[in-house]
Amino acid sequence: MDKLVKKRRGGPRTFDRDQAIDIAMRLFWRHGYEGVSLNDLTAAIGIAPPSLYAAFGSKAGLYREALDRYSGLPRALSNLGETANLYEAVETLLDRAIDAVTDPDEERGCMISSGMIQCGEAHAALARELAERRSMMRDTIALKLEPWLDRNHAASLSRYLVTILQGLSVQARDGASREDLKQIASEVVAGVKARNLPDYKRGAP
Amino acid sequence: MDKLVKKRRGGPRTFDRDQAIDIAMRLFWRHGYEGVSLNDLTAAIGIAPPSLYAAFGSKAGLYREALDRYSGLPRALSNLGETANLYEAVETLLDRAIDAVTDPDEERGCMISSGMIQCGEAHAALARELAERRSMMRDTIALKLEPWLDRNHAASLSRYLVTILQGLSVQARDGASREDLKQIASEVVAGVKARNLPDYKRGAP
DNA sequence: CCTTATATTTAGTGATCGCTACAAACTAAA
DNA sequence: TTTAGTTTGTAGCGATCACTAAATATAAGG
Repeated sequence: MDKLVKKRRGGPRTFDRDQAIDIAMRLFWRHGYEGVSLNDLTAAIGIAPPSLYAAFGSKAGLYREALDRYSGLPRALSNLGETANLYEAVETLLDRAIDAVTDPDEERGCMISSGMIQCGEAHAALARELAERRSMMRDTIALKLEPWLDRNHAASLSRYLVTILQGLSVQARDGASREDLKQIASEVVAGVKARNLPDYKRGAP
Repeated sequence: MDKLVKKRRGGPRTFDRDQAIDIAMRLFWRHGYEGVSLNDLTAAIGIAPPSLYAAFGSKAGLYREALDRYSGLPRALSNLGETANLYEAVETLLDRAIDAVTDPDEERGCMISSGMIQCGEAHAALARELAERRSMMRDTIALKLEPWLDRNHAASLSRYLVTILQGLSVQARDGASREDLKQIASEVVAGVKARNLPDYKRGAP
């Protein structure tokens, strides 16, 4: 009884930094920045606080690295350039987004779209960084649309589409099924199709 | 010096309960549930913690009353029954929502749409209540659409519209201007109009 | 006047927050 | 083998968290 396991206390790093970021990412993704405590993080990763601080500097530092990791995931905004026309691009964007926010093997919703929407005064700067990342999402989408639309139309449609994406993330977190979200996407695509938007590279079908 | 102001310590209630809810509502609206501490609340209202607990039971209790107060505000979902057709209904809904989430005299965004999207495990039950309120928003919108659409189409379109509303709230919190949001709304309305939805009460124009 | 009831303040409670000083324990270089 | 340099766990920092026991002050009822 009470045979204490002697834990090692020195030498080279014993925990996997990448794996630690992955664990932190999923915690922050699900519970938000304020919803995860340092105790949650160290317990889930399996290290003591000083190890975390040596590796990441602060809770906010780890959060930023988790965001970067999340952004690098193969999700909605990657591989959209292969579509044949505007409607396919929109459809593909939404389909991938829906698959992403309802992936049964991952947390629901989007860490960027639904991250730090509200937070205490003390973390206002961090919240602004999140808003900046959302703004970059919009720019990325606009760029994907420019093969088929002039700059103004692309900007306008991309603002509309990120709004959809942010709403889809909320819906997913609230428990909407993949089919529910596909129905929303079909509403969007039907609207875009019906409008017959000016398409200066290929004529709209 | 140090002539302490003697504060009254008994007798009938001295603070305005309604006004306290108003103050709490704005704090929660801006910073979220986890972003507001009891110290923030008591300091802003101007009372000591026991007074708050006597009046509202708990932080969560005050939050719920703040949500009820918010829901009673004359915002997006009221007075939509006066429109002449489906497109006007959608247009009015979006216009009111945009006015609401960008009101310069109030906090930005929607307290329901953007409330408790992420939170710690400890407040999961409260978060579920918020999700339930968002679900009720969808039902309310569906009801407003049923004069012009059959039940299935109304359900589908309302799900699409709450998604837009939730996205608009994020956009507003991120600093989007009223004109930015009007542009999004025009994308939505253009799509709905162009689709010529089955309208079994009045023919689509 | 005195009693009762209630609302208030002070002054905390134990728990947890993000974070860190420190020394033990390890490797690698001298 | 010694030394230098890291990384680790322990232990605990001061601050803040949501919340409350107890005492005090007021108003209403008799």
